[in-house]
Amino acid sequence: MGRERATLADVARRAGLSKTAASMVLNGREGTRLSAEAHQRVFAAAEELGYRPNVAARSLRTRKTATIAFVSDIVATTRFAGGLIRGALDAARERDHVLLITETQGDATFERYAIEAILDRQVDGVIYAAMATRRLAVPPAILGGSVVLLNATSPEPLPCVLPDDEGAGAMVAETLLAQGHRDRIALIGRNRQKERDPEISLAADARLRGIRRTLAAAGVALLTEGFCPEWLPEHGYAAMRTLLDRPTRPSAVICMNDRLAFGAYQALGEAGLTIPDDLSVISFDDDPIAAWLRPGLSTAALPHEQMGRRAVEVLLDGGDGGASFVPMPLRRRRSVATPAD
Amino acid sequence: MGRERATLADVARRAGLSKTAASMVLNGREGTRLSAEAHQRVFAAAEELGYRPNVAARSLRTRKTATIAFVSDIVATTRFAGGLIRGALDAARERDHVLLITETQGDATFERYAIEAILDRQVDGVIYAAMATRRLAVPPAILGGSVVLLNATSPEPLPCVLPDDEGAGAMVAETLLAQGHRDRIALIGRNRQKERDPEISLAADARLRGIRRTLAAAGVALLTEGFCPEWLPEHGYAAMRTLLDRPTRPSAVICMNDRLAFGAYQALGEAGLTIPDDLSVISFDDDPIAAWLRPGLSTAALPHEQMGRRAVEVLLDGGDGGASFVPMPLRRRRSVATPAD
DNA sequence: ATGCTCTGCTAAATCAGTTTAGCGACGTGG
DNA sequence: CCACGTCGCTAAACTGATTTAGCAGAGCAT
Repeated sequence: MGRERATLADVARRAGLSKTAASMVLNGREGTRLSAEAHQRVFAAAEELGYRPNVAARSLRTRKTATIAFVSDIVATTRFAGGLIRGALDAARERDHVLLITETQGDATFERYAIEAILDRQVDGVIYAAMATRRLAVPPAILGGSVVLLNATSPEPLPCVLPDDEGAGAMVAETLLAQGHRDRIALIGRNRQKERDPEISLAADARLRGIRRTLAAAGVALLTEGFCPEWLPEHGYAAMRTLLDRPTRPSAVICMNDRLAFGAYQALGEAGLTIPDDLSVISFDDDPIAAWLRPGLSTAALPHEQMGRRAVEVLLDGGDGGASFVPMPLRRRRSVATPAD
Repeated sequence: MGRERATLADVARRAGLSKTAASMVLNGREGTRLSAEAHQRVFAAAEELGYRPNVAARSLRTRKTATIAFVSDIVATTRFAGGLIRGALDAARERDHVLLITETQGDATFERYAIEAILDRQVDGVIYAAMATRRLAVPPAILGGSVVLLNATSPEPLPCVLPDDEGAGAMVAETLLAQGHRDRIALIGRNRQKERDPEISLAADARLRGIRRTLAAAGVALLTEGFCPEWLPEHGYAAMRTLLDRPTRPSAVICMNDRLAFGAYQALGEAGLTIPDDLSVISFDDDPIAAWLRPGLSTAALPHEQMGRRAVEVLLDGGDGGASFVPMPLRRRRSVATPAD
């Protein structure tokens, strides 16, 4: 690849200076007493030869590789991962860094492999990402360097980047209140396991807290809460059907994520009910399907790209060491309206 | 990170041998005349010190980095990318390699940046991937090394990995024929641009060819073909509505991808028609929604993971230099049945 | 005893940078 | 005239591996 790359020695020779001089000029070292003319000559030579430093040689000496490891449990394969990676990629590029991606798949052997690969390559930092917002254990081996948790927290006091799920819950509830919904707001997607075990999910509890806090402040209580074993369409479908069997039909339904909402749409469609005229639906995530549904689903978007970006910023520019919450913007579409009656 | 890593010199010292000896033993060099005892001592020392070679130092000398660059136009951010990356990641791990990910976003400046980052790091090979199966131009700068195109072809004679869209088209058509559909098979998703310009899509034309060839062989012609400006749900919805306005209602509809099929489902739902009793639907891609739809959508799956894997295999193990077509397996769900009348 | 080959191993060069230590020329103040 | 500091620059060490060239000693034939 690139058969005859010019080396620093080539540049120095052409500039009629030593490697030392060339190195210092190209690295923009302060306090060196090289003449303006020497600077000129080095820059010119580098330019003419199309010189680019060899990263391996440099990092051998400096122990810096301009490389960030992006380690995820399984995130790189999910469609949720795209934005995370893209944001990280963008921010990394802006800081002249590059991303090394590995995946542990939640497997100890793979994790060990990933860690070794990372250590062997002396990356400048590690972004440890989780697919679902949750708490996880960071392998001690990488604690020697700088680590930022993405979409995750850990028992260790590491900087982390999280979506502001609680704020999103509040905003979702407020949106319904603002439209005039009050005593007939239902919820789909309660799940004890997710709410209780932070190793499984942090989002469930946070979203719920935001919703409850906001409704309570307005003196409103949830009409009913549907439990779901998972947050998948089929469970949203089932929960919605149960909901419709009750004597009081809700005026609005909050779904804990878009996949549940998709299932709810299916159930409503079968029941011959129209969204948002008969019933408003609002949700979380901004999965691609949210925009594809008819009518479009209003939902609090997981700011994946922002989060990926933030993680790199915290890693490279230094964060305050605490948690960094990224706001979840509400995507207003047509699934929420003022109740008819 | 890993503050005091043992170096080769440490291992050599502990084994009471020279660095040369240690290096040769650890690299399993043939033809060296080092005693069995020397081998033992080196292995033991390396083990005891937890020795791992420094990749930067090694690649400075050998010009090998055990790193593959995964360059994509925009693929890393799409949910289609997940599988591609995952497959590549797995195959790379099996061969003790690691993946460096960059994205060009179709932007010339970003592309230049990506190429430079890659060249600077002396990666062992490049996987150049596209989000949509298409033809693209590979930047000449990387043609010096080994390159494999993933989900793409190029004017240069480079090895490439592609999904077998034509085979998938044939299988889809065969599936309908096998269920007894004949003269009332409709198609949604014709698109002149996609079919004609290989820089936009290779899939459209290939799928169509497969469908036509198979139907023709059975002496069947398509009932009607719906054109769509894009392959998005709204267009599938519109096309399906048009289809239902025609005098003869089709017994089955082939959609060029799952998003169109999703739109078609929506139109059918509104029209009060039941899948598959009133009408069968079959499609391509195996987007996650295909499994979430009610009934589940039968579709020819894009074998992303296999493709990513194959790309690494071709790159590292050497391919035959030609195109490598990965079969698209049919996911049989409930959207296809024998026509009622 | 000499020359030769084979065995088992090592010194030193090399990769391409960064960094430390310091050199010679010049100016200046005492 | 000498000591000292500053300027402008460089030689050489160093990073941690691989690789080339070759050395000392043993065994064997002549």
